[in-house]
Amino acid sequence: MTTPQLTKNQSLVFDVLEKAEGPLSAYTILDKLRDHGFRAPLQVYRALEKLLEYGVVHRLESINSFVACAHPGDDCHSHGIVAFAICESCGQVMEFHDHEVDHRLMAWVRGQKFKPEKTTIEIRGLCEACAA
Amino acid sequence: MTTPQLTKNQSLVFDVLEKAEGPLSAYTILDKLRDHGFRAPLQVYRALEKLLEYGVVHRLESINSFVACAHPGDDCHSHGIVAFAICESCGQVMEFHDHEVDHRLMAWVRGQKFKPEKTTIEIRGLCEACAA
DNA sequence: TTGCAAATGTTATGTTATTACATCAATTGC
DNA sequence: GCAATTGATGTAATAACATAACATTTGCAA
Ligand SMILES: [Zn+2]
Ligand SMILES: [Zn+2]
Ligand SMILES: [Zn+2]
Ligand SMILES: [Zn+2]
Repeated sequence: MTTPQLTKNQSLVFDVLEKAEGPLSAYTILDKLRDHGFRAPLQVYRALEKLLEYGVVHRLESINSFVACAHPGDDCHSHGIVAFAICESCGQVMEFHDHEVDHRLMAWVRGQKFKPEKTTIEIRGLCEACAA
Repeated sequence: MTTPQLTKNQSLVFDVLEKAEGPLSAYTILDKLRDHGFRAPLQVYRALEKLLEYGVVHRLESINSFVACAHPGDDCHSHGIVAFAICESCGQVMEFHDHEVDHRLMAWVRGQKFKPEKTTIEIRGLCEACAA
């Protein structure tokens, strides 16, 4: 997926996510953009929809939040399934990829004749600093 | 985790999930139990909390729904990380386990000194029947 | 029987996401 | 130029998901 020029709202939302320490909820993004004229959730959700489509932002299903892709310049769609380790204490997120995991999961679904569209792998726990 | 005797509300919620074709949202469960005296979301959420703790029900993070464990008598906690294939057309869910996937993910987090608590693997797509 | 812990009931509220409709801006074809 | 189309935006209302706070009941054990 090639990323087209972002629109004004898309840029604003993306910038907020890039500068953030960790994942943000849509409503947190909204609050951060009130000064820039954002008034309604839909302004955020519509921008996020496109950013997700372009692959520059990921949605963390288990915490209803969004995070900028940790591999700028790379194409997350091309390096297979993306996995996340999410610290439940400080919110830090690590994004990684493992071809063997992809392969095993895809082999399993192929055996079931299941046609995968979108895969979520999220590990919640404590990062090194917070576990200490 | 050994499963204690279920309370009245826990039994009602569990029965609804067991008899269901696929995953149900908390509010869908609530509606199905109005005839049995359920009036408020908390009655469902509190029962679900215990059922999840006992490992007899799973939460599907990507669709905000709950499903009875597909391996009755087995202990999902003992056979490692649970994965789900969820049909976005008919709602059918397949639950499976893959030790190699567990192993790779746990090896990765160990390398980061990340302490995992709960892992989610959910593959959305189309089941064989719906993909045809 | 008294005290405690767990479960339940009830109301209100907080959080996340979408529907519906109007308006605006850029592009295209004539 | 100018209508027609398309994509983006603005706004209000509502739907869907989840929890806080507090009162009451139940089962059980000291
Ligand atoms: Zn990425
Ligand atoms: Zn941390
Ligand atoms: Zn299970
Ligand atoms: Zn299906």
